[in-house]
Amino acid sequence: MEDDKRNTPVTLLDVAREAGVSPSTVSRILNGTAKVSADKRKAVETAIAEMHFEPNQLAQNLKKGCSMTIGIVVQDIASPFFAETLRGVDDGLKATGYASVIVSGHWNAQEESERVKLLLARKVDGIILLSGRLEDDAVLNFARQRPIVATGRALQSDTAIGFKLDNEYGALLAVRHLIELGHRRIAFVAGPADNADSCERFAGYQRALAEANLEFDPALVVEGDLHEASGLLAINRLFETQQQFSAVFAINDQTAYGVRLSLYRKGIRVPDDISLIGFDDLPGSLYTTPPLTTIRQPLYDMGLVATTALLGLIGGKKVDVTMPSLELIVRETTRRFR
Amino acid sequence: MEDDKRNTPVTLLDVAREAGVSPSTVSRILNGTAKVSADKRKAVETAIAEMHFEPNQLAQNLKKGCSMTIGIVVQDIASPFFAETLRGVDDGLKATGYASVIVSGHWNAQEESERVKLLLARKVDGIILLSGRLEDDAVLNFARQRPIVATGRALQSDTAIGFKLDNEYGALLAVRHLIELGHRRIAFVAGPADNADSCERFAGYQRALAEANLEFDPALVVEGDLHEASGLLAINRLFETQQQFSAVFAINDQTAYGVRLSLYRKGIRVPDDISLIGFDDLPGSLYTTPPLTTIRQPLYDMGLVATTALLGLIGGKKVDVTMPSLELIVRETTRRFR
DNA sequence: CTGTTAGCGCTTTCAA
DNA sequence: TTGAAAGCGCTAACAG
Repeated sequence: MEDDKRNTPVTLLDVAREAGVSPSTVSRILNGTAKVSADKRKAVETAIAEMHFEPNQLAQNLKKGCSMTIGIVVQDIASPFFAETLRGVDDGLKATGYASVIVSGHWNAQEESERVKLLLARKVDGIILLSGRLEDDAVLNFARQRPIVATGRALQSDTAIGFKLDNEYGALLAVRHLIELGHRRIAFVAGPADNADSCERFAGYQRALAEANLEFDPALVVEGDLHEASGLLAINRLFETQQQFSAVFAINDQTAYGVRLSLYRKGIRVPDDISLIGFDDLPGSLYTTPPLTTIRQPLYDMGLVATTALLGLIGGKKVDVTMPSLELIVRETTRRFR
Repeated sequence: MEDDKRNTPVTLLDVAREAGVSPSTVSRILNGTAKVSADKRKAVETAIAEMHFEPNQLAQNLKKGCSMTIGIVVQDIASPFFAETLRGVDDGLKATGYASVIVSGHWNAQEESERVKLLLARKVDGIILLSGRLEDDAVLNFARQRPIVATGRALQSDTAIGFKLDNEYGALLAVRHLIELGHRRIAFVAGPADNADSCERFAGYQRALAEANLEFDPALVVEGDLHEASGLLAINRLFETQQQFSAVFAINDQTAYGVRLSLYRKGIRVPDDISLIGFDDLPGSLYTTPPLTTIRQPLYDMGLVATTALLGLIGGKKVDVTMPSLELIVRETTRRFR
């Protein structure tokens, strides 16, 4: 291992000089843009190796007008929900030469908008918007500067693609499952009232009840914030107000974890006394005690597909996305009533 | 909301022309580099606003020789362990103008090295290396190109800082806790044999036993891979070989989750029959059933402190890092023996 | 096949 | 205070 010299940034020009050729020749070899005679090529290559030359991407980018970087907007950098999707993005970018800069909108349209502008100012070549809060129009507007693919919204233009999963259907699957098991009084721990996903899942919940001719009891739905603590609080509330129920459908897995803990605290067994179902199928749901029955969202695939789609848009290709749909994963937190 | 015009990237020159000043003047206003008369300033500012001008960062970067970007190397983009640290990084970068590009080394020194080179080629202004696999020398070498701060290793030079927590001490705390509760046969689910953290924690485990004059029984330690599944497998193995034990110390929380599930499957109660302690204190450990007793690593702070330190190095300041130390968090998976 | 010549969009001396 | 001019390091016509 030879040590490099100091902070002497060696440039393409240095290499050209060293190899006794013109800069263009070096560039051509670097990019494979044109044929170069064997001897010059060899001279250049040894020069590059000896001088430890690395082309300056900043300069390349400026010249080419693209940055080989895509921007990812998440809402919470530490949430397992986004983490799983990011893994898909990461794999989608593998060996493409693209890197990603990840920023967080923190579930706030205002902040999200600024992040997007930041990414645009950095000249990212495209943007992936995960569960954004922005208005569709705002997204479309941004998309005129750089291609955007977004999850959780239906969108389709030359430079923007959005796809969303059928939340209502997912919730329907979940609640149907509970009903088929004989449950009649099913609590629903919702998300924030202004959350579109939550509203759609609520609709699914209601539809499933209606299908089965079960009465909808508003007292059985309590609003949470999509996090564990709110699941715990929600169940506590239900008990305080003396509601009767034999099953709970949680808006997402994280909420379900909180529900689970609340039940544990009260000495209520899952699934023996109460059945519990979540939504998302986070990796951790395989290892709750007992493992959580849930609705699987193809998180990883969403990341992967979004990335492929974005790369397509960037390349000016037509792309259409197909996404695996939601499915019920029956594990061990649900069982027949009584 | 006015719509922007097409894809007409408006440049600083356009603004200058529009405002009837020289490009330098516009630049000066943008950067506050020098005083500009009020009228010209106003002219430029209105031009900027009207034309929706956004300076091209690529060009700025090339000129200034820095990219206002830092690189973060993690080992697994989707792991809750890194997620929590990334949150600290994110907060540390807030309002600094820096963005971060996150890449994954996938626990592989080779890949990690390439990622770092990639970041360097992209001219990041500094690098944060989380739980890297690289040799210290390699890190130091890279650090001559750009400042680096690394976790999980002790390092100190002009351009590199590393800090590590005292794994042995943490493990000591964990096992002591178990011993104080009266446990005598304590199983240890380790990490890979070549994992430094794991070895150090193993040392702490042994030290705690020695302190208490307890015999070390190699049959009670089984190797895992730091993930949930291996915790489950490890316990199964222990039962297959008919080991007797009343407590288990898991190398990390994720492993502990697997242990917990294995125990659940066998109808063994935690903590009534067997006590369980983890290491890390992941956010999810608050919501396992029951909540997990563990050794708290200041994950978030590590990210925050690393970022502050790196920004210091980049600014050429002297920085010294102080990190909160490990602490025992007693929750509900440990209890007195018998 | 190869070198010369212009820039990419911005910043920054250097003079005025 | 302001403008002209010279690049940052690289690529891409355009000739030859």
